Amino acid sequence: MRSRSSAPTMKDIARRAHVSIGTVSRVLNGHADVDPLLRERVQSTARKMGYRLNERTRATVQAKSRMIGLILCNDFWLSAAQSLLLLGIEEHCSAEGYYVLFARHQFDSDERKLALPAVIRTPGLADCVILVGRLEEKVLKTFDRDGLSYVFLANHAEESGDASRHPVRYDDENGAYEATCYLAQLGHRDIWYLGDDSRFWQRTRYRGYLRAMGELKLEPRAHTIALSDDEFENGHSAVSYILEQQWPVTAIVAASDELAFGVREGLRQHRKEVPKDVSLIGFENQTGHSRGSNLTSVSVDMIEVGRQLAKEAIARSEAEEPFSRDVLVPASFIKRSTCRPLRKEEHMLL
Amino acid sequence: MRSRSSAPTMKDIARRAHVSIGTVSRVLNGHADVDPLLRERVQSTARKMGYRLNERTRATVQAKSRMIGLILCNDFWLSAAQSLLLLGIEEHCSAEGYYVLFARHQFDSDERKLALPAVIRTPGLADCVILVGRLEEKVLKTFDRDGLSYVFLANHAEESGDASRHPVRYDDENGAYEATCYLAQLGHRDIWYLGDDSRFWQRTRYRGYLRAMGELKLEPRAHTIALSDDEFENGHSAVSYILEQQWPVTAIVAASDELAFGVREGLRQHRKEVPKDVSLIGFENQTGHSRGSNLTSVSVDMIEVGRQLAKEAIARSEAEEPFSRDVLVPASFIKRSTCRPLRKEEHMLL
DNA sequence: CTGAAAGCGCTTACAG
DNA sequence: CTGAAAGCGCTTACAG
Repeated sequence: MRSRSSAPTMKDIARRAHVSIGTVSRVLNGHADVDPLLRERVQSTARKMGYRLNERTRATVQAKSRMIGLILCNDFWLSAAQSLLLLGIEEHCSAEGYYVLFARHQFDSDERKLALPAVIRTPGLADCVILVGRLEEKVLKTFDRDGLSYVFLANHAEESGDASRHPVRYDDENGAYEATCYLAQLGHRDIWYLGDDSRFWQRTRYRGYLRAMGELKLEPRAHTIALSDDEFENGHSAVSYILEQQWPVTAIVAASDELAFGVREGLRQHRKEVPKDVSLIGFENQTGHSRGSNLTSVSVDMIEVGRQLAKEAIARSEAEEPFSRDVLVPASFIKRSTCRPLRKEEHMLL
Repeated sequence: MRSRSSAPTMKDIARRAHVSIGTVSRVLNGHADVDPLLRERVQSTARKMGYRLNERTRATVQAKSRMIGLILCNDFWLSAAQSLLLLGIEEHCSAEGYYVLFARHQFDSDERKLALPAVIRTPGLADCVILVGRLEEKVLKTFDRDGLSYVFLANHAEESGDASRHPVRYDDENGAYEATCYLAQLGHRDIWYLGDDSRFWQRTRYRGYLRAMGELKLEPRAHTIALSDDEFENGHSAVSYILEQQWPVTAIVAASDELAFGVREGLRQHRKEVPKDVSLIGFENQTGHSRGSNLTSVSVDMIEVGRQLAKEAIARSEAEEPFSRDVLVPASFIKRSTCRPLRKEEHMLL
């Protein structure tokens, strides 16, 4: 392996091009006030020698690293949706000449010894950090207190907190609202919501459902406590329980696709079909693969959310002033084939 | 936001502790030859001022960054398995005091202008890079030619190439072999393999299947060309085609779980059940969630593969010598409930 | 327009 | 054991 230190430096270029190192820096950084002849000479010798600017030393002198950290907080797994966030973040960062540093961090539950991630704590690493995962209020407070530069995904936060934080958010609250209204328009009355409120990011979905049911004057019926970490299992067991209790249900809004798949399987085992017996809507944060399901879903473009997070992070790391802009990425409701209209008589059937 | 530049430096510590900056550096780096009194004084003032060593400038003077790059090559999506790799890499790196830089890179198909990723090209960024995704031989050659420090996942490479490369590999070839033998032991003869050989990492699975069938003197029957990028769909259509052609089949080895789920759905639509009519084995690189499937699978601990990749990358970035060690992570075969023994008479039935 | 020089925050021989 | 100094590879006022 060629040792890294053998890479040519500006000094080498300067010597070969018979100019000062300051001049080399100026032409390589595209400054205007350089003699065209010198510019040409420097550029060609830099090209010949395969020169590449050393990002690290530039960062030292400019006191910024052009690195954005993505911190997965208090969460071991990287979900499919979070992978998409990462891809969106990487896309925007690399387009802007930034680099992305990935780290997980488990915050101590004892507030007094709550250590912050090295990626942002250590000078010389990330200029700004993007927080996703399970964001507890006390963690955000610590970032505020220490004056650290960060952006966070509000959907992943326990509470949105101080308005001056200006988070990025996706609007699945409204997506859940629309989905619920759609079911009501189809004639459904017994519309259930299934989710897991210990996953912070699902709470807004529940809120959207509740808002819709309130406006529609329908009685909300929800199951928001998860029995396990496996959403498929949770969907399966929740719907089984509902059916065994013989509670009325003609439609279900599931807080995730995985949950919806579990629901479908549970229904199947109780000899019920989608959408013949029960209409079903999920939340699709997956790769967009339908998995043969044709599930009607609320869809959020998580890659776009990632791009927006990166954009904010870069803006904050470049800005002198504190930042003051909220970002809202809309959700879209995609009708596929797992819902059907209910005729009047059917209300009694179940 | 507190400006990054307000963080205390060694100079600040030195002034406050009335010592030279060299001494500060020595105690903070744990060098032995320091007077205990001075050591104590420096440590306590560093603690009081909340000092943190600047990683960037240390990197400059030591000419290594303690950053490992993970490059997803020629692949837009981060699969579930690749997410696990990332988690394993992050785990090992952060335990060793390293940082992980994530980037995607699309290599130009024209070999002459094949640009390498900034993360490794640019001095001052990653010390070594981990290559995953779809690794074409010419890309690896370019890394070799330029003497760049890298590790790659052999399962993701078009060909393993030069033996001196010493890749990390997981042994799904053997996993596929075992799975196939297991089916044969159960009495199956008409064992199919379904996969997608354009995904480099599935080719070894096919090879394992072929080796087993050869040793067993059974006729291999495989479908290794994918019709789409959606593995569920591919599984679905492949099995439908086989059934429509009325080819004999009592068992299927599917190159991924996603594919296997598609197969199961396809069988279901043809009124066939697993394992009653067809035994089914998948490859599980997922989070370990069974998705209610109870699928018999070959399982690879992708987090462990990630750890090993990171370990090699760190070793290479610290070593002076070229490196000389292959790493093989074993696969394990997990029997669940989607296979059953075949009685003699049944061979004719299909 | 250009060069000489100071500086970014460290580490590390080199004297003492 | 400790300090003064050189150096890592850049950028950026400051003179000229």
